[in-house]
Amino acid sequence: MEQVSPQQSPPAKRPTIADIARIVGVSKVSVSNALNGQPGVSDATRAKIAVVAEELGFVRNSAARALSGAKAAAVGLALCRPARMLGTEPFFMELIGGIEQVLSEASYSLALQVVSDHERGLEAYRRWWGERHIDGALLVDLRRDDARVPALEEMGLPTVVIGHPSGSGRLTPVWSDDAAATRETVEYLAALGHRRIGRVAGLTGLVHTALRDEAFAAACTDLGLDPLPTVHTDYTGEEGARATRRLLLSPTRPTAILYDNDITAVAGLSVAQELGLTVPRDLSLVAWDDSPLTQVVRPPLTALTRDIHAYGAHAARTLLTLIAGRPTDGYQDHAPQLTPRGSTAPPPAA
Amino acid sequence: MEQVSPQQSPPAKRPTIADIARIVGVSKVSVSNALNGQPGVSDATRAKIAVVAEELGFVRNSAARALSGAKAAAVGLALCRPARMLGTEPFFMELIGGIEQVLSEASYSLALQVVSDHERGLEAYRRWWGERHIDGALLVDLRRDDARVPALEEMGLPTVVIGHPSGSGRLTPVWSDDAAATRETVEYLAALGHRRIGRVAGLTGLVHTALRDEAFAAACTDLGLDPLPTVHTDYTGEEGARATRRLLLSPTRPTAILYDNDITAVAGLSVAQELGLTVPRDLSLVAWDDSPLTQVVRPPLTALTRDIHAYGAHAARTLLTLIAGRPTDGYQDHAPQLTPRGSTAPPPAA
DNA sequence: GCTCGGCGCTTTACCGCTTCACCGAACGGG
DNA sequence: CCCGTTCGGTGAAGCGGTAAAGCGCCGAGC
Repeated sequence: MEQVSPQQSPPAKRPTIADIARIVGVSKVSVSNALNGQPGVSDATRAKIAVVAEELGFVRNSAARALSGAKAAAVGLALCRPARMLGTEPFFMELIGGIEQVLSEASYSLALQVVSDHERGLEAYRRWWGERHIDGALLVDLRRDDARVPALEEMGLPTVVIGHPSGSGRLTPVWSDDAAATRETVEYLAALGHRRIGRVAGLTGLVHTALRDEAFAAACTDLGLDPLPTVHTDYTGEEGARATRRLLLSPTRPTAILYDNDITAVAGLSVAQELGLTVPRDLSLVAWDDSPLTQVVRPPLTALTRDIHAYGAHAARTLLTLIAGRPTDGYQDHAPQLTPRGSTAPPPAA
Repeated sequence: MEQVSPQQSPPAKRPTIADIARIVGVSKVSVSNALNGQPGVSDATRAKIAVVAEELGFVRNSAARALSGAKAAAVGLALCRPARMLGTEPFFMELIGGIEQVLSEASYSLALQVVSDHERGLEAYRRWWGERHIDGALLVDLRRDDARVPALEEMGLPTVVIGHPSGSGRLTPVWSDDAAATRETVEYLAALGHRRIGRVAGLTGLVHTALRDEAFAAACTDLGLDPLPTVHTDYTGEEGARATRRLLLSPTRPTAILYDNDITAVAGLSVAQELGLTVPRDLSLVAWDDSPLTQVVRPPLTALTRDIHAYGAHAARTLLTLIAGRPTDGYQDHAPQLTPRGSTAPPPAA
C-alpha cells in the first residue's frame, strides 16, 4: 500500500476521569465522586477536580456510565398515531412541551418515536429498555385491554400511564376526570334548554373515548334528554366535518354538539355555516381541549379548557419520582373546565 | 409504615451475550460475532445462537456496544422555541413525523429536546455528542450568523441543517426555495390586480424570514407595486391578529396579505371579518404552509403548500447518508406550490 | 513428511465509569 | 489513653460488549 495515510483526523481522544485523576493526583474514584456530587471528597479536592475537568473540556461518557449500572437519564415515549395526523393535533406538542420542561430541568432527555401501531410502540419500549437507553416510559393513547400494559409491567420498566387508572393496571396513572367534565358540559347545555345533544367522539377503543361515551350517555339519561347516537372519528377535520354533516342532516337534528377535540369542532363549525346554520343561534358547539384555534374562528368556540402543558409536566414529574424509587400513587389533574364563549346559546325556540 | 410493600418488581435482569454463550456452550465472542454477522462462526453455531437469543428475548446493550466504539444509533434535534408555542405550530410535528419515519426504518431513534434558546440548544448537542449519545444532528430555525453552525462544525458532529445553504456554512443543507415561492405568490396576486400587498412575517433573525423578506421586496419592486412595511410576528395567533389589525387600519390598507404561517393567517382572517371585511371580496389572504387548518375555516385559505413530512424525511435520509460516511451535497426539496382556494380574488374596484 | 494457511473457536485485554470493601488519620468522648 | 467514628481517600472488581491475538485441527502443496 503506497497510499498516503488517510486524513481521518485522529479520533480526538477525549479526556477521561483517569486523565483528570492523573493530573490532580487522586484516584479515579475520587474524581467520579467529585463530579457526581457524591460525598467522600474534600471541598478543596472537589474544586481542583472541577477546575481540571473544565479546562480539559471533560464530558462524561454516558455509555460507560450506563454500563456500570447508572441511570440513562432519558425516558421514552412512543406515539402511536399515523405520523401525518400528529401535525394537526396541538394536544401532543403541548403535552411534549410540558414533559420536556420538567425533564430538561432534571437534565433528562426524551426519546421520542412516532410509530404506526401499538405493537411497534411496544417494540420501541422494549428496545430502549433492553439497551438501557431509558430509565422509564410514558404511555399515551391507552386502549381498552391494552396489551402494552401487562407487557410493560412484566418488563419492570417504570412507567407512567397518561390516562385513566381503570386501564393502567399496576402501572402509575396520571389522569384527569373526563367523566366529570362531560357531565358538567351536558348539564350546562341542558340548562340552556337543549334537549337533543349530539356528540362527535374520538377513536373508539381508546379508554378515554369510552369513558366520555359512558359519562355522556349517563348524563343524558339522568337529565332525561333525547338519546342521540355518538359518531366516532379519527380526530381529523375531514371526519369531524363528515360526522357533523351526518348529525345535522339526520331527522333528529341536534341543537348542540359536543366534540372530542378542537380540530373536529372547528371543522364542524364550518359545516354548520355551509349548511346555512348560524352558530350559536341555530346550533351550539362545544370543543374538548382549548387551543389557539378555538379563539381564532368566528364565533370563538366554547371549550373544555385544560392545561395540557401542565398535564405533561405532572406526568413527567411523576415518572421521575417513580424512577427515583420514591413511592407515588399517580396524579389526578384538574378536570377540564368549561369556558363558555360565543358558540353556545339557548336552542332556537321549537 | 404499615403500607403494603410496593409492587416494585425486581429490576428484571436482562439476558446478555454471556447468558447465551453459556447456554449454547460457546464463548461470548462467538455469540457477539454471530449476532453481528461477523465471520468466524459456523453456520450451525450461528443458527443455534440465533435461536437461543430469540427465545431469551435478547437485546444488545447499546451502552456496552458504544463503549467498545460502535454507533449510538440515534440523532439529536434541539428545538429552540418557547415550549408553549410548539403546540400551535403544525409544522414541527409534521417535520418530526417525517424525520421519525425514516429514522425508525433504520432503527435509529430521535433524541428530542425543547429548549428556550439557541445556547441551550447548542449545549444539548454538545452533551449528546460528548456522551456519544448521538451520531448526528439536525439543526432548525437557522439564524443569520448562527453561532451553532461554527460550533457544530468544530465539534465534527455530522449535521444536517434544515434551512438555506447561505447560512449553513460547511454543514450539509436541506432546503426548499422560499424565494421562488414568494415571488410566485406576489406575481399571482399582482396578476389578480392587487397593487398593495401586505406581509405578516415570522421572527426576524431567522434566515428564512430574511430570505422571504428580500424576495418579497424584490418582487414588489420588480412589479412596480406600492411598497408596504412588513410586520414581523412570533408566529402566534395573537401577534398575527395584531399585525393584521395594524395593516388593515393603516392609511395604506393592503388589498392582499401574505402570511408566513397558517396560524397567523387564520387569525388574520378572523380579524378581517371582525372589521367587517368580506374575504376575498374586500381582502385576499395567502397562508404559507398548508395544514388542515387552512381548509377548515371559511373561506378556505389559498396557501403555499409543501410536503413537510417529506421535507423531514429528506433531512433524515441525508443525515443518515452523512453518518454512513457517504458523500452528499444536501438536498433541495421542491419549492412550495401555490394552492389557490377561496381566500384570494381580484381586489375591490378602486 | 513437513510446513503453511485457513477455519472455528477461545483467551485475553481493554472501553470509561461506578460500586464495594477497606484503610489510615484525625477527632472526641469516657 | 484507648477505642469507636467520621472523613477523605484508595484499589480491585466488574458492567456487556468488541478487537486482537492465540490455538488446535485439517487439507493442500512442495
